[in-house]
Amino acid sequence: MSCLLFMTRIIAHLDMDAFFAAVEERDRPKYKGQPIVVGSDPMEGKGRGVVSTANYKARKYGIRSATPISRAWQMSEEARKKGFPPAVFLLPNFLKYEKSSFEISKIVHRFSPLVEPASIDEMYFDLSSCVNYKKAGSICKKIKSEIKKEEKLTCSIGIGSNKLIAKIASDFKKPDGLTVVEKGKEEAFLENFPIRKIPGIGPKTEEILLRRQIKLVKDLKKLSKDELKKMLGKWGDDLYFKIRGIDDSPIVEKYEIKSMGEQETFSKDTLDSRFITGRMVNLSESVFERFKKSEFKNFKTITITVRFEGFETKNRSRTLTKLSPDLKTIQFEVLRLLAPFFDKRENPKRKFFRLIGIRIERFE
DNA sequence: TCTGGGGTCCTAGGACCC
DNA sequence: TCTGGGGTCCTAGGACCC
Repeated sequence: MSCLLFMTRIIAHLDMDAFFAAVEERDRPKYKGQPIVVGSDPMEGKGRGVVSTANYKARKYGIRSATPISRAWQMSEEARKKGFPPAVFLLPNFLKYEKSSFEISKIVHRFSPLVEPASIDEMYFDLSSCVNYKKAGSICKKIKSEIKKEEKLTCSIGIGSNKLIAKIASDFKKPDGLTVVEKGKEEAFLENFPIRKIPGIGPKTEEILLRRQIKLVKDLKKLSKDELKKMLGKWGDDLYFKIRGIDDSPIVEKYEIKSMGEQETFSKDTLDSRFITGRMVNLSESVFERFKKSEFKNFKTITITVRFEGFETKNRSRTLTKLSPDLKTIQFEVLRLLAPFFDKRENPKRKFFRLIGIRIERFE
């Protein structure tokens, strides 16, 4: 039996600070020190879409990730009227961020054999071989300084006995932070956080819990496992352990793609069926191109999404019996799924379309 | 305020099969 | 005549994450 079983795990979570905005600020010296908002085109306050990342200067105006871009524009205008510099609005450049993300993961790999990319700006890595937290902390300081030196970017790192603690710890001091939660201190660390800090508790679950006067993690701990399970299903079971600082989920270096899709929000809601089907044909082509470049030979299920004005969203899917993934098949199925939305069957009130999308899954 | 685009995972009902 | 039990697949919807 491996001694790994008896070795305590030391896990770190690295989170880049205002990543997209920081990369842009680094690469465009003329914007240095300015409030920067990376997101969709604000179109003088008429744009659709949201903010991807706002740097810390822009956050002072109230602009955050997921703020509607039109609202962000307003906030920037209000600041300008008060004599502050207006925000610089930039479109995201994902290729550039991916490249930087890859360079950062290479740096982390110099110090840890086991790295899990969690998103473009986050990763988990294993530092168990450090044996103690002090050593793990000094390794992370080194990682931070190498990222600063080589990529000219700052990040925040959390260290704990599992992924959950590491993740929450990385968010504890931002930007440019380093937080170590030693073994045995997990429960005390979590207790006074608002429940929303627990990954997996989103707006809906938060609302359910707030209605029962549950605001902090320590309030949530008063519920029994059965009560949590009754309220939240299977996930309640997991949550029972998480809020006690217990999490044994492993670090996974690479996981397979399960689906690929694309969607498009129109700049104006529309009922023009020629336009809509035309866009849908384009989305199908573009998804098919990605599929062709992938390692997969087949997919089984096609799903289309239609979002109407008022944000009402519908999905329709079909699993293919014959596996023949050519563009014609996709487009035929997509249009077959889409067609009913143009008549009274699926759209009795003649609602305008806001968004359409397509996704393929169940690869082989 | 009026809500992107890329994903993952879970639930629940119904069909179908043995 | 008044209807099992278990398993799997398909479909639709929804919560959540970055």
